[in-house]
Amino acid sequence: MYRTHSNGELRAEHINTQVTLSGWVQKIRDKGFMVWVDLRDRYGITQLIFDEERTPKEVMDKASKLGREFVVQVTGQVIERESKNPNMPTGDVEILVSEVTILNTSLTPPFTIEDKTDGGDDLRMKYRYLDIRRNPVRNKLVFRHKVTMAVRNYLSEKDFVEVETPYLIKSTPEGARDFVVPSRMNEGQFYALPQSPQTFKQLLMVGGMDKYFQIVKCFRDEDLRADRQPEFTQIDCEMTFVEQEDILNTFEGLTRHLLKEINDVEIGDFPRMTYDEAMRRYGNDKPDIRFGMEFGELNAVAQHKDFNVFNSAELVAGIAVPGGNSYSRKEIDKLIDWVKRPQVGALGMVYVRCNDDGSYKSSVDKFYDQDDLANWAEATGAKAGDLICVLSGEMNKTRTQLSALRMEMAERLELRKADEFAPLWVIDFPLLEWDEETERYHAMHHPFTSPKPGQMELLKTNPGAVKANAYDLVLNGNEIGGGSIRIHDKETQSKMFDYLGFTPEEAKAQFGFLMDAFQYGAPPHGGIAFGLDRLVAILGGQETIRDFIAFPKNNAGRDVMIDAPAPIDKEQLKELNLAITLKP
RNA sequence: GGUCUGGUAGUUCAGUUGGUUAGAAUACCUGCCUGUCACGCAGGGGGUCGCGAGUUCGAGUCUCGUCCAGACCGCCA
Repeated sequence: MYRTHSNGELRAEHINTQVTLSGWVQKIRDKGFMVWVDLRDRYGITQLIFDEERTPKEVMDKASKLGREFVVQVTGQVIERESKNPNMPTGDVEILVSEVTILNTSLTPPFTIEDKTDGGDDLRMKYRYLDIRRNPVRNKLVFRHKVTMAVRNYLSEKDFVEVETPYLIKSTPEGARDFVVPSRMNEGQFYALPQSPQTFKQLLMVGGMDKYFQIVKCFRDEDLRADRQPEFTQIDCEMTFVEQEDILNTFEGLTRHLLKEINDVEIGDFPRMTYDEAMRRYGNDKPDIRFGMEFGELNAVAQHKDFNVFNSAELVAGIAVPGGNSYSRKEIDKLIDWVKRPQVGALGMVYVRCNDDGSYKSSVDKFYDQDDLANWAEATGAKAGDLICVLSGEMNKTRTQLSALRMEMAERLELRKADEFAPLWVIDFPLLEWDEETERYHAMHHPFTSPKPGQMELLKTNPGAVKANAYDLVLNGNEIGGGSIRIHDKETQSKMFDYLGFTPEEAKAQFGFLMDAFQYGAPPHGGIAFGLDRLVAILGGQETIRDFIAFPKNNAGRDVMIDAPAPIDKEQLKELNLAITLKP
């Protein structure tokens, strides 16, 4: 038997009992006459003691040969510490070791296995198995487990059934790039890994499963971000005989349950906001509503005053940065540089200082008097001591830029508090989105999303104005879930493919199976999918998902530990009947 | 595809205007230490300054290229 107890459970009441413990050597404190060794496992740390006077010499000798991260098994007596350590749960006791077995040795680890490690990200990823020994990383994985268990229990309780769907499916040109897998038995043909189990879950609804969920890996061959991995996990859900309201209520329930169970936060009805409103007030379809700085539209009060930059702009909008009047001229200039960076792309920024005496000082005093600026302050909700930052230009671009500035200022002012949770439903998304590149509309959500009732006609006259039965759940400025009520009849689906530029032949080739299924009594249905990695990270108070994934990929989509992707063997290529020709 | 930041000891970093033998902390090794727990003290080993060119009497430092890492934009139905 390797152990009678874990390294986290021994207390004063165990004193005088004989125990066997196994674990890793965390730290050795060798005073010569006495050697203390911290023994670590997942559950905690227990201090071992080797003492000249009380420990057999051969055991003492073995103790002096131990090194960091050696795996050892010890047997000994639990004794009361002469000097207790109130900072650790096992701090009242220690083990007077009578027997020690080195189960395995270890090289000196390349970084310290401590809560605050000296290792950089790159190194930690390369030696991820060592990183996982550290409390912060292991705790995040345990945290993730807790969340997934809570999800499974809640949904199962509500009659949802977890059904697995295939990973080897068919590539479609719509949406993200597919990861593809060559088929040996079907020469020259490829499977694609699913970007989501979308069509399968719809077919499960046609199959009468009624309520489905799956915690499932999805794959997208797109560039990575701090909150984006090429393989990621979704909580994928679908329900039959539901309207948008039913979905919203069900999954608001799930989210509320998680916030209570995991974070002990009680939240009432989630606020709802239309897409149009979110764009107008925050310039963003996933606004962080934990703080203010809402947009003030200034067209009415800032145009037709000889300031040509504003007069020619589609939108003039500003935000009031709390306490921003304390910024020096130099700091404001740096802020202007910040919005002019290519990542933001503004051409400039107009600012108004709101002085404590109620007067205003702006960068455009030549064109605007105090009354004008007072109107700006009213429109942006600025108070004395604030700084109004104003951007202008084409509507969508200006909104995006001002939103980036709003988020940046919130970060700088530390208004984005990790332990504060503000969920928000964003509803009434547009069905279609204009794509500059291909010069046609494509589905904003996906081509199976149903338009709002009675809007099919509008598709012909003003496609961009058609609203969809689509919704996103936003938490603290992050999209954690999104879904829609689906199309469930063949005719509407065919029309939709037609509007999206599919020929009937293409539609049949790619989604014929779905339209066939719709001819056999497909029920009304809809669903939602949550990004589990992101959800877990946000509940855990972070926006970087990497530490909540046991073995994540780096910025370039590489697994630096196993060194993947990698070329494959000639034999493998031959079996697949493939030849690789790389572009020069 | 693009923008920005970084790459110096096992590790995390400092390194002034281009100038002698490239430093600190930590980790590691040795010795000492009668209650340590971020133990302490003394000593020691450890460097292709990412890589390649160039400028220069002289490059960790300047220039160009390249590789790697991270953040962001594009992209993510």
